[in-house]
Amino acid sequence: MADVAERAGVSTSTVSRTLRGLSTVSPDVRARVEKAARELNFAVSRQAASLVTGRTGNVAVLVPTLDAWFMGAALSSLAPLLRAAGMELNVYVIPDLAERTSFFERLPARRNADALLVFSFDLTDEETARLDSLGIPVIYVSQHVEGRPSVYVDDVAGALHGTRHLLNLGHRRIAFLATQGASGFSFSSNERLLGYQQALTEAGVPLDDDLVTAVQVADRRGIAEALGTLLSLREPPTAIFAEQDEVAVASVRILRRTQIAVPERISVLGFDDQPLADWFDLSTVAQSAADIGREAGELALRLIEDSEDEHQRHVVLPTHVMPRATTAPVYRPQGEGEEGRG
Amino acid sequence: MADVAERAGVSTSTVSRTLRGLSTVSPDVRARVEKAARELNFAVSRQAASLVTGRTGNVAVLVPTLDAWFMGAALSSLAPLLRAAGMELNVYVIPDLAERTSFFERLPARRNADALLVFSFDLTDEETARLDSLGIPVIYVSQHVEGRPSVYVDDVAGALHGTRHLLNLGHRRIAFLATQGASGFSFSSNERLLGYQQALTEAGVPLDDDLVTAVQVADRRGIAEALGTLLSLREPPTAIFAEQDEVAVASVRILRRTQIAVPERISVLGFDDQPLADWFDLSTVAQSAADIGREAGELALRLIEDSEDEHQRHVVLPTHVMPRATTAPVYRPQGEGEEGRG
DNA sequence: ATGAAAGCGCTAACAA
DNA sequence: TTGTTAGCGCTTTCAT
Repeated sequence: MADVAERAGVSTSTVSRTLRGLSTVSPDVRARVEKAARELNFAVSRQAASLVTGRTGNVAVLVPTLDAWFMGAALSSLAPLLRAAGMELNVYVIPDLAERTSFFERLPARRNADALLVFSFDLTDEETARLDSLGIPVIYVSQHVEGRPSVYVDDVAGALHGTRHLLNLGHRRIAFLATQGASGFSFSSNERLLGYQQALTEAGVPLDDDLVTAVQVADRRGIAEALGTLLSLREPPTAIFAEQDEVAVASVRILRRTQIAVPERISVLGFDDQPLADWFDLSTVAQSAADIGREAGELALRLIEDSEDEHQRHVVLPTHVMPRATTAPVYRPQGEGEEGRG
Repeated sequence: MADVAERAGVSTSTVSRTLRGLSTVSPDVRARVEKAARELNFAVSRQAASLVTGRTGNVAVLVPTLDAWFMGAALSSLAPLLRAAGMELNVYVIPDLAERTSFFERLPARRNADALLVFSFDLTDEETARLDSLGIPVIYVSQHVEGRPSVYVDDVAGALHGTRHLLNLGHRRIAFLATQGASGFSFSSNERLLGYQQALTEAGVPLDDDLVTAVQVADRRGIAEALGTLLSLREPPTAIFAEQDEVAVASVRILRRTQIAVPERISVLGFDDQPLADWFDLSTVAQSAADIGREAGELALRLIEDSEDEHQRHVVLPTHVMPRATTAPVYRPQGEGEEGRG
């Protein structure tokens, strides 16, 4: 910076003012400084600046992984937004328990970011409390944490509408495939189940525990077993509502492999509308990760500006039923017999 | 830090030494300092430290987007590696030309990172030169830039082996679907075409320009058109080698929709082995984004340690043919007639 | 509108 | 082994 100052024939204060775009610089001086800076390929050191301003210019993001569609989509929309605000994006990936423990123990984001966005974790109360001690705004994405700023979709309404779609197609035996993570059910999972139940109740269809099963996303064998159980019920389902697109697609593949036509014989509905759903022409309940990312980013920037800003700390985004090729009116056998059972 | 020093009854130098794990601290003092630091919830400010050490503790990554499988997988393996080395991961997303221009103009990574990993761009010479001026190691991932450290797979060999697989199945009319990005063909694209041609030549199969077409990844209509052209050739292909899994899967869907059985009638081979390939049981040439990410990260750390380290600046990773359900021996019509033409 | 000087929180000599 | 001191490169009063 001293070099630039010298070259432009001004003081470093003036260079600083110019480069930060303060209006208290005369046009000609500004021009000279900018020219000098360009010629010297000069860029302000954030480190040095942050030392005196107390702001780092970083926004940190905590994610379980980066190869889930949700993270990719959310961060892709978040990043340009931060960039436009002159912020850097810092990513912490916590793939396993060890990394997670270490993160919450050492809190590497401390003093190193102006805000933290926490993506899709089911945090314990202790962990949440620990994050409170960071001294910066913490925004929870895809989860509601009481009293803390959060951005998420209305999972209850999403599942409610999805289930209604199936009911409207004439289905009465509708199975629900919940997804169970390593650490049990997520908040979303519970909410989606709730929406499913609400829709059934509202339609006067009795709840049947046999129709609700839990599976793990990546466990294809487990999904097959779950389907097997459903298919061998006295009254098997005519429709399956999976809480996640991956499980829905896996189900479609398993059913079709067994020559059970989807959607003619059994309808399958997913939740998320990730790219995979489109590839498989899967009917699903869509949520927009891009919107979530954007809203979270904007909320973060707002809270950095004014952490006391109590205005709209919870952002709830809508979902949309996306009808595609795996849901259809309920199967009505032409003749008699057992045809009606999937 | 002063607080910690006071609480532990030592100087800030000692605190600094302790917290950096230097061995020149007596055990009891170390214990006292660590206790004080823990009690005060103290964390060293990287900003202040970097100001004096000249190192930022950041590794920057430049990516076109984050929702491509490759970035997700590569970064997911890269991140823990950096974390283990005490480095932060800084992500720059450059989705469009405007952001790209702005990035290379302002070079926000300047003075803000100790190394830069450039993912899958086809940079102009000017852009590369600009990055040289950053004054930090720049590692090119999934592309070879002459004289600069790079990590990539052997695309020529990959395509060569893939094509050989098809030749070994008896195919002689093998089409190649190249992928064209917004800015023309990528380096990989050219290399893969080359491997394809080498395999044919080595097998004595004449090259036929009619069998090589360019499409755009997301343009399903364009892919359908390309397939239409191939299917209406005098001698249509019996196998299609797509340079990217997405295009291969799109092709499979289009062919099957037209009742052209894959792989019985036409074989389809992809390249990448991204998750989508597994979902569609697509035969493909596998590359490991995770390995690439890891190698790139290790190379970066090595170059940060010693930027003069000339040792193995180019890392070339292998590919593997992954046979699944979309390649099969060439179709031999039983009787006479035109059956043989797809 | 501009400059001089102080100091942000840390590390790295150097001394002890 | 520990403490003292002098900056690192900026921003920010406070003068002018």
